[in-house]
Amino acid sequence: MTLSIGMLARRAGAKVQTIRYYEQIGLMAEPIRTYGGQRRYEEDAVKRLSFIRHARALGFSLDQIRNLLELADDPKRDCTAADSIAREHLAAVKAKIAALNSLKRELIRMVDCCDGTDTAHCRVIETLANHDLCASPNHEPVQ
Amino acid sequence: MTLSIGMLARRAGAKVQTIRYYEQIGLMAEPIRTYGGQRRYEEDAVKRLSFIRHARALGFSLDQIRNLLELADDPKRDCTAADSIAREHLAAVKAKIAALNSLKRELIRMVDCCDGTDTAHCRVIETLANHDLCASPNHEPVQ
DNA sequence: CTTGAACCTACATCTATTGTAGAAATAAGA
DNA sequence: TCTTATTTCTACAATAGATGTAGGTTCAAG
Repeated sequence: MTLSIGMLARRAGAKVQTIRYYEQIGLMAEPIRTYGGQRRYEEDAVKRLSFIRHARALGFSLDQIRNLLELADDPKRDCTAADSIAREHLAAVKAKIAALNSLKRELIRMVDCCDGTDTAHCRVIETLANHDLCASPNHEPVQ
Repeated sequence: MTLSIGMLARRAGAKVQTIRYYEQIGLMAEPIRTYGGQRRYEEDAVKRLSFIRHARALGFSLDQIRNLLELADDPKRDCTAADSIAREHLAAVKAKIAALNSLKRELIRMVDCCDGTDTAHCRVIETLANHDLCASPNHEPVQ
């Protein structure tokens, strides 16, 4: 039994358009079509799409996922390569957590000092207007 | 003394194109022009742009910044409004940290089990292929 | 055979920039 | 004043990772 794109979407937790998008960028193979031109998928497409969605949920980029899929497709899997992609991503995640934590501290500082009575001096706005806090130029915005 | 767009960029830590973009979307006012058509900025543009860049560095969206700027421009500042924007953002940051922390745990689990000798069973790939880990459909990818 | 849901393509939209091409303006030095 | 290097100008395209839309077709059930 084959699956329509909508059924595949439900099975793997993705939007229909997202599947077509993945096909377009070459992450999912072009499936067979009905005489009317509709896509029909085999069971293994569910696995592949689930893999992609899960990796996305873990924050891997589509490029990283493309690499992981190549490794997964390879019969003589190179575990160390997949491992290093995951490690690299782990390091990025750790760095992002650290950045967000210092961000959190600064936000708490902004928010804590404002008791709502002193409307003339708004801590939030003053903090953002304060040049010292972003003294170094060309800092990257933390997403 | 007025500033060229390049000097403003250097003073506030932004790219020239970014300034033109901010003007285009109405975050920065249109400055006066020379007879030749080049932009010339007053000193206060440095402050405003620094405010924006700093807020961006703290992860505020341009829409949030637009709101903060309106509040900052208002002579009778409503501190509580700015405060609630910052609090809202703080909550989002906290949520993102929590999501990244569980992500980190899962990545560590993936990576720790692979000692590099057992190449037949790649933990990383198997974890991603495992359906159970993302059982609920329509989960949002954590950015 | 009809009807409504799902599907098709192609294009636009979103965020927040960054990069490009090709032309014009400006500032500094000779 | 002339030249030249740097900067600036506009307009458009690209990035990631999808999502939304319009207008039309196909499919499956009754």
